[in-house]
Amino acid sequence: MTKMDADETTLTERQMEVLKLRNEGYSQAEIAQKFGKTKQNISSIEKMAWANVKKAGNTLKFVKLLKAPIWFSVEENTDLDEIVGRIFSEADKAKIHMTYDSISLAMKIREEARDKIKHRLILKGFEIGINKDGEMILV
Amino acid sequence: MTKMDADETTLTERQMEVLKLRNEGYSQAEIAQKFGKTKQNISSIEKMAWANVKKAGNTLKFVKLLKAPIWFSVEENTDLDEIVGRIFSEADKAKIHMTYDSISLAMKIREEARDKIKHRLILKGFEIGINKDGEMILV
DNA sequence: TAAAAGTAAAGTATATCTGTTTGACTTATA
DNA sequence: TATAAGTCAAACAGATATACTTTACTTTTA
Repeated sequence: MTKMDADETTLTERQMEVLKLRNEGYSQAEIAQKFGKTKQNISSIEKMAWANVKKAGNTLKFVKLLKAPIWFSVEENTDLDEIVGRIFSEADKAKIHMTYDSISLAMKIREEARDKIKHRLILKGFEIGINKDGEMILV
Repeated sequence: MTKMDADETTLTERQMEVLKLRNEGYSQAEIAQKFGKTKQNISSIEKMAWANVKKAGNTLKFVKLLKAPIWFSVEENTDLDEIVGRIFSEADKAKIHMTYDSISLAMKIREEARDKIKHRLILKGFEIGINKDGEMILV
């Protein structure tokens, strides 16, 4: 139940509060009434909040990208095993030691690209980066 | 090599630039000279940048936490299998269907708590949340 | 299809953040 | 142990973000 303070995040107190109440099922109008504000105001705060969440995700991606010297695209209809093979060979070429075995890698890919994979087949292309530290980044 | 624009992240153009150059091996003083600024300035920008990165991470955690009705602590010296068992039983109790099998869960825990686990043993306690959607959150 | 719920856009006062300097201090490194 | 590299703190102008309103429009749902 670890609390999160607004000043430790990229959200404001208000934004966190609105997200919380929305999550509990309140309508924007209800929250507005509770605070004595207009519903449009709550709508706008909620929108800003999600925009900030998206930016936060991109920030973390940027930091990971920073350290990724290897980068390649995965096309549609590729098989998962093929990707894993490619990762190891690319890492090898660059003398990077992957910190995952092939099973973990396959799992990680499936997990992070859930919406783009069905069974072991890629439905929608994406990009993969490899860190100096042998970490994989999926974008 | 996907570029990331400053306005899509919680970092400013300057902050991203400094992080990039630092990553390429430049000293703060060198970057300062390049921009015609003081080294303290670069130090401060770098510091702000990392603070923002940290906040971005907390923001994502907050969002995950939002949807986690189940929450429990993992004590030192617990075995990994014990944790996995606990997760399934807690999820069961709350009638949540976990979207991972026990092997994937164990791997995910090991991966996300790398610094707190050795072999299959917990060295440093942490907390685990479970989503409505059967996702696991580690804090 | 009518009511409820939510979004868009434009404007604005105020709050917060950013980049910047200077001076003093700490930490690493050859 | 000198020198280079980096950090801390206080101060401040300017830029950006936030919460808010109003009017008008769209989407969802019973």
